[in-house]
Parts: sequence; C-alpha cells; structure tokens
Amino acid sequence: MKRKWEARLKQIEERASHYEREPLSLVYRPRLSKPEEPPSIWKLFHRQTEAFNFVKSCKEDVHVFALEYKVGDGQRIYLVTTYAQLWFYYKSRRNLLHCYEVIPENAVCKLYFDLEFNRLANPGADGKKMVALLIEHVCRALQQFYRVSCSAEDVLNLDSSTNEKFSRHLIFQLHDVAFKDNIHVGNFVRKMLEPAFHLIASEDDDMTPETMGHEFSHFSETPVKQGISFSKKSTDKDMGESWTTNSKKLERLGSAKQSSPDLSFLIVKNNVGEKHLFVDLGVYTRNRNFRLYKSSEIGKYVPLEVAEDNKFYPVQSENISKENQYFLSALVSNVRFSDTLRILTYDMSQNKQRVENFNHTSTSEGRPTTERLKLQLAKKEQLLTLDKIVETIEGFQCSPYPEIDQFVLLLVNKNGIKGGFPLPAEVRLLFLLKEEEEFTTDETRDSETKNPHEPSSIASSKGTFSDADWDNGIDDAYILEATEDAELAEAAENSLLGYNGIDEIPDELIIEVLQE
DNA sequence: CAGCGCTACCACACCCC
DNA sequence: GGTGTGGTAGCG
Repeated sequence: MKRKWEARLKQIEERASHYEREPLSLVYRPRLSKPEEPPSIWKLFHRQTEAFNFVKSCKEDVHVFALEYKVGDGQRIYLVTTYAQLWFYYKSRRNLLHCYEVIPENAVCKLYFDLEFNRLANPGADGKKMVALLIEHVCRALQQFYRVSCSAEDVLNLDSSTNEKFSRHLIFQLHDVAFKDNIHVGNFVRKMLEPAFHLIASEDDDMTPETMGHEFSHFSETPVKQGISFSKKSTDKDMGESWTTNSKKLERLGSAKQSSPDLSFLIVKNNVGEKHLFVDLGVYTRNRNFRLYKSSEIGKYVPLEVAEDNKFYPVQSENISKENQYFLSALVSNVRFSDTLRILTYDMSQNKQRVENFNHTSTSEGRPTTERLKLQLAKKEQLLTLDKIVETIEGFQCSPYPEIDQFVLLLVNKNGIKGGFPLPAEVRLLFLLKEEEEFTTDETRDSETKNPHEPSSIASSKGTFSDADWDNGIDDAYILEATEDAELAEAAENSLLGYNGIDEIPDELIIEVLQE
C-alpha cells in the first residue's frame, strides 16, 4: 500500500520536473504540426482587408474564409488558415457550420456555377436534366472558345436543394487549366449564355408587341450590362429604320433557332413570374464568398452535399480521405500547381485596365514565395495581351526602334500563332491568340447601335448573335500555354527586356524570320 | 466598435425636338 | 422624351 503510494508520488514528481523543464505555453494554440515544424495559423479578423493583409505577410499557403456568425444580417468574420488545418477542425461538422471560401480578386480559380430556381414558380422543371444540359453546353463552349476538352465527369456537382428551391453548385476540375480570376470566369459565362439572354429579350418583346410607327421599339434589353437597347422617333424615315430593326430581329430569331445552341432550358421564372436564367450571374464579383462543401447558410440547415447525379470522383489517395478530397475539389480558388497550367482569360473591356494592372503587379515583387504564390505572381505579370504589350512598349519606351517591335511581332505571330512574352519566371508561357479579325467590343457595339444615321451598322452589328459569332466565339479569349521552345521564349523575352538594336538579336533568329 | 461588392432602381439635371 | 449622373436599398 505504502509502496504503491510512493511509486505514485515519484511519478507525479517526475511529471512536475518534466513540466518545469518544458512548461506549457500560456496560451493554448491548436497545432497540427510537430513542434519542430512551423506553427499553425488560425487567425480571425473583423475586416476582410485585414485578413488579406495578414495573408500577404504570411509565408505559408493560407487562405481567407468567411464565417457567418449572426442570424439575419449576413454579417461575417474572416478566418485565415491553411486548407489542411481548416479541414481538421471542420470535418466533424460540429463546429464551423456556415463557412465560405473568399475567392480572392486577381487569383487564379476554377470555373464554377451557382444554379437555382424556385420549384413552385417552375412546376415541371427538371433540375437534373437542366444541369446535365448546362454541363453539355459549358463543355462545348470550353471546346469552342479555348479548345479545352471536358465532360460531366470533370464536374463536381453539389446539391443543397430544398422543397422550395432547387439549388446546385458546379465546380469544374479541368486538367491543367484554370481561369485568370473569377471576373474572367463571369465574362466567359455571360458570353456563353448570350443566346439565352436574347431568348428572354425576344420573348419579352412578344409579350409587349410594339405598335408600328409608334414612339419607339425596344430591343434586346438584356440583364447583362453590355446589352443593346436603343430608341427612335416616329418620322417616316425612322419608321423605315424601325422596320429594318424588326426584320433584323426576326432574322436574329431565325438564326438563333437554326444555329446558336438552344438554351431555352435555362430560362426559369422567379417568384414574381419574371423570366431569369437558371444560372446565377451574381457570383462572379471580387472577393465573392462561395459556400464550402458541407456548409449551410446560417439559419438554414441545408448543407452542400455531393449530388446523387454527380459524376466526378476524385482520385483516391492514401493519406487524404474521400471527404477531404471533395472538400478540396469544391474550393474554387484551390488550383493545383502544374508547370503546364494554362490560364484562360476573357476580357470584356479590353482597352481599360490592363496597363494599370501591369504597373501594379510589376511593383509587387519580393512577395512570399510558396510555389502557389510565385505561380500566381508570375501569371499576373505574364497576363498581358499582345495589344497591351505593344502599348507597354510604347508607354515605357522599351524599344525606340520600330524594326525591333516589328521583329518581335513577327516572331510571336509565327505560324499564325500570336503570342505574349515569357518573362523571367519559373514557367515560360506562350499566348495562343485567336486569328486575325478584330472583334467588335461591346463598347463599339453600343456606339454603333446608338447611331441613328446608320441603320446598316445595326444590320451588320455584332449585337445580334449569329452562327458566325458562335463559331468565332473565341472573341477576346486567349489560351496561355507552356512552351518548351526555349529559343523562341528567350528571344521574345530579350526583345522586350532591353535589346537596344537589331545587331544584338541572335543571327539565327533573324534568318528564321526573314525566311518567312 | 466591426462585412463586402455590386446592380437595379430612383431622382434629378440638362438637352433636344 | 432622351441621356447622363449620383445616391442608395437590397440582393447574392
């Protein structure tokens, strides 16, 4: 008895001296890593900007998440941590319900969709069928715009439907392909759905038929901001134009029926009976919050779960559970690093912000250097369209010699492939741009249709969606591809970064160009 | 102490016929 | 009536 007590005492004394040698830290910190590894990161912020500032100061691969914590007002706090650590505390689903990923502005991301319709307002709508048709349409558009192949098996299909609402998230898992950021995703999605907007607009026209020769004709007032609308006065001449307009409209409808894809399945009614799209276009804004796999909106108890008709199955891995795989796959900004990663872009207003962006990103050197951050920075600096590179050359006086610029243009346009300039970075990239024809931007489209003295410009305007548009649908889309052609890459790089005369350009390259 | 980024909508000024 | 602007409620 006494002996047992002595042993116990000794044990306690040993433990006491152990804690004297290695005291517990004053503040408990959750810790996934071993003591010799870097400490865990788990920080909460009231302001999103503070969270992102912390991420910038952080070497580790951390991300910003938004947590809903008050019912009613969608007020959120912001959590910064790693995917692994979040999953560790998240997976039990006893805490951290109502979590959102913050899709950072300017961050490479996946193609994603938020789909929903009110069941009561759309009796007979077959949600699953609509999802399948949409996926088909998206894959076709990816193929036609970017020559990117995919199928329903590449799409993670998450469901959070209720009796009232059909609701899905789609996240595309494209191999070695991602979008520049979610603004570009939005541009692509809106372009891809253009035939559907025209359908809605034309059906609205049918519901409110305009009286011939009356005040005005309303035309194609779409929910997209680049939609076309114009009006006219009731003179004889204008009546003629108005008729032209109507006949064009009919022609447009005809061609829409014949050649552009039939997207009528995407049209649903909201709870007041107005026609809308099945696809929510409000989710492609800066720093958009996107609900995590197995999270629910606060106040509701409907988490996102793998849909029964989901066809995406993550590759099985020994140390990552299937649930964790789905969790990671559902993260829109979780783009897998790859040295052959292609970045898709879709510019709406080509002439606006690009150079500004270039200046901005080029000053942000020396940032934290995880592979991912390096990659994103590299991408940012390389994401210049050919036009912008020319502007940049002119703007910065990089090359005072027109023949150098000519040479560069020839070089990168070789074999009908327009190109960009691989800058000094881990990954060398080449831009594959669309062929010659200058695409009519939405601004020119608007200015054309607004000009009352040029009905012919309306007729020939790209404001109508035609088969040709669809086939040429590459529009402002660019594909960036890794290139193994080191010689070409190096020459282009040197051309941009400081050759001062034609003498300095390697002979063999000059010969190559002259031979063309 | 404490959210964020829009867009649709409205009100208003100003212009032109 | 058309067009442009500025402010904001409310949606996602």
